[in-house]
Amino acid sequence: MSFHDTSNTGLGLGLGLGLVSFHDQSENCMKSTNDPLREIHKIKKVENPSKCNSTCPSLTLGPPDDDDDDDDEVNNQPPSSKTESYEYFRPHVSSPSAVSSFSNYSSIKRERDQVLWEKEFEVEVEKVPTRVGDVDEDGNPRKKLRLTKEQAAVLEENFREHSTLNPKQKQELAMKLNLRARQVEVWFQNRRARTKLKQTESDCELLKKCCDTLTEENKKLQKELQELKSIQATPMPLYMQIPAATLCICPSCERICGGNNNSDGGNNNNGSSHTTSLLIGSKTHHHSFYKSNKYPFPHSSSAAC
DNA sequence: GTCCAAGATCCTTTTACGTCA
DNA sequence: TGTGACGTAAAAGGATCTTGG
Repeated sequence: MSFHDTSNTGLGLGLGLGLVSFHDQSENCMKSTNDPLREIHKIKKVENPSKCNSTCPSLTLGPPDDDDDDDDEVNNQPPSSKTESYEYFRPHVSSPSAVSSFSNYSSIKRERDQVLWEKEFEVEVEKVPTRVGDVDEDGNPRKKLRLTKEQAAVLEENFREHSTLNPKQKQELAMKLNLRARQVEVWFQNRRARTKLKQTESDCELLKKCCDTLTEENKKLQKELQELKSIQATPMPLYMQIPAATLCICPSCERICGGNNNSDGGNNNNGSSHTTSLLIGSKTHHHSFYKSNKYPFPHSSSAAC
């Protein structure tokens, strides 16, 4: 239902009903059993690092990354050595100072994953940040990065195609942008949240407009009702209650009388038709009174002046 | 077939950093 | 130069679903 439809009903029925459809469809989809994400999930299960072979380490677990995401120059450099490749894929390890700076950094689960990863790959993990971009002048780790315009543009482009990613797409995108899969995932999450927020805001605006329109219309109807009530309550001369088109002036008495009305089937006191009762020159005449369902005046069907 | 734990992703909320007026 | 508002990356926490034992 469009806004127009809603605003023109005068009753406002359906307000909000149609608006429901404005909400993010993908979101609704996600909740359904036949959710495409479930398909995605299946794929993910296949690619689950903890379940698959050793060439597939976890990409999504690990502490916040300070190694490869906050320096754009470095960030856009693909891993060049085996060590860097491991570094690129491994769960994250930062300096102790970095650890202390993140309140939730010591997630048990992620630490465990980190340990498992180290064991599995027998990699000597570095305990200090490896790049200048990881720390500020005071040696404090930086917590977040700013994505480059190019990265944001590519992510945006992908988001337009599909608001969710399967693991393969995520991985490819991460590789392409030289980001971690986790970063891509987070970006998509935030992007979905932004989309939903905007949608909610626009829905809210729409509802406001609908509400204003209906309020205005309600006022008009109330006013009209009030007028009709006052008309009905005020007694007025008979001729004022009779539509002008049905009125005529009696040629003999020169008084206004109602027009002819045959709704009574032509029955009157003398049995003659009202159509001839107002003929000029007629000595005796009958005034025809307007009778209708709308104005049921309690007069007899004919009367002498 | 049912139950349960593990794992993955989602969403919402919160936190904290970067940018800009 | 300092500051507050705003945008946004990142994480926490809870919910839901699938899978394997």
